[in-house]
Amino acid sequence: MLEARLVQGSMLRKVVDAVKDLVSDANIDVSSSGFSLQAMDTSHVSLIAMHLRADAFEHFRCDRPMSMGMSLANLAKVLKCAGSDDIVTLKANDDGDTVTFMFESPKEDRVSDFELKLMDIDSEHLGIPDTDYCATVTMPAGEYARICKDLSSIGDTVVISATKDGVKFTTSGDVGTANVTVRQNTTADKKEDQTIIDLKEPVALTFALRYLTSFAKATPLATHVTLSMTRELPVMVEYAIQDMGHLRFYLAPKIEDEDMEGEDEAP
Amino acid sequence: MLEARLVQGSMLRKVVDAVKDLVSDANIDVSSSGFSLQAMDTSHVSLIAMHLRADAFEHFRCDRPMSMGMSLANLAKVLKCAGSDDIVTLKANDDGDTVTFMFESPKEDRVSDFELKLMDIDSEHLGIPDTDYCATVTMPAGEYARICKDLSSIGDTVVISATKDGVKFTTSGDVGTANVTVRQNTTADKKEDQTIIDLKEPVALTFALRYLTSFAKATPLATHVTLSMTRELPVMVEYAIQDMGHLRFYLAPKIEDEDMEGEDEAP
DNA sequence: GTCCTCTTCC
DNA sequence: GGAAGAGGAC
Repeated sequence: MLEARLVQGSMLRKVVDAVKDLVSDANIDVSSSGFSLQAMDTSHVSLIAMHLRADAFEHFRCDRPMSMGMSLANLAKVLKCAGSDDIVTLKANDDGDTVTFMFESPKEDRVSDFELKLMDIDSEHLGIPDTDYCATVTMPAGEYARICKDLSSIGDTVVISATKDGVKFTTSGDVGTANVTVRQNTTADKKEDQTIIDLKEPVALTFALRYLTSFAKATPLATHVTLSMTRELPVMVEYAIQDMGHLRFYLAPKIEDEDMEGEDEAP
Repeated sequence: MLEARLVQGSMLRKVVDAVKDLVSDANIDVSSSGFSLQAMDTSHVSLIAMHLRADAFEHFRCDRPMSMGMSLANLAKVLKCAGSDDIVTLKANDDGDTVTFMFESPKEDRVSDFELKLMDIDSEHLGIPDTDYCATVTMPAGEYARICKDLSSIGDTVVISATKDGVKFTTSGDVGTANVTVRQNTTADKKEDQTIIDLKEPVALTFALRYLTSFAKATPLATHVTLSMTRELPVMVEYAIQDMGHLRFYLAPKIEDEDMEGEDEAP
């Protein structure tokens, strides 16, 4: 038996919107600790890991762990039917093959419920090793999204290099080359404008821009994004969901030796 | 050696956006007097002449005249990467085959640079004769753009006739006919709303609306547009760029005798 | 693929 | 509050 009530229901919609272009079907796992989703994207290049803590919910009850396989496109359709201020309640039976979403308008004058069919999905539960990252950059999510979008109009890949002074994004293509440097800034008036760089050692990694721009769909979820990098290991792009959990993306860097347009290594 | 720093960097973007649909590639000429661009549109019907004075720049240095051939589509891509408040600096070496654009955010916490490849373009440097125009109409740029857009949904050509009382725009098509008359108004409270007609003798000329609507992409550059006309000569459509220079378009009138759908004479 | 709406940024 | 870009619908 699962029952979870979330006042800030629009959160769910943003999470699903951020992920549905990368993964078409996924298992959403529920346990007493909350909701989580872990999946490779459809082209098996990047990895998505989402967690919403049980305590983020107004009411949360999950008698025993369950895994609910869903079409994320369908899930997105259902969540789109919720008003932006609606309170969302999820319900599922332990052995059912459906999950029910209930939407209540804040004024309580409208209640809708949607029953979504579940499906069996082979889950490849990849353990994500806890890494000690060499460089962690926290910057305004919107600014980061803008940079990814701008650079993707110039080139296909980006080199992200973190030094103590700042983080530099570099790309090149037919048009020419482009560099964007964002300086560390821990003293901005508004906390939203701050950029913080936590560096053990400088690192420079190359990534496919199309995945980074896709990850950036999560921008509405958070004011800041955190890029955590270590040489030759996947970058972790994290959007912290205010007091609730996180949405993390992992993408392996392109290794310079094998860049014969052979494209896209899995993490 | 070229180095030019422009605080109001968004200006450049507006100029390029206004022109890029008419000319795909163009030479941008730089000399100690500033930047200029002169080109026929792709279909060789209209002529574009832009000038930005050296004194419009915060810092301007151009050791010897140079001509930089660019894809305006690529230039537009690069300029789109500038924030709307960014300070723009251009740099080029005398014999280089690239030009570098540097964008600095006002708070100086983000710096980007874009290197754009230059190309060889045959320039047909047409002298534009200084004409004594019979009629000069200065009117709000937005109002003029609206008229062009509205009329182009009715017909393909417009007759612009200037008399001492006002300027009349006439078109007709399958739908019917349309006339828009704008009266001289030199006493409007706001200077932006004024329309001034300077007339030596009345004149009425016929133009292809598709070019006029295309020219009107320059509207964001200026509060007013000036139409200068003389019988049987090209109209000059001028957007004065505040304290900086101008963007002028020239379009030959359709001559009534030969209007057997023979379309589009060059100026 | 195009149009229209919605959101976001100015 | 308006315009431009992104996303959704037909």
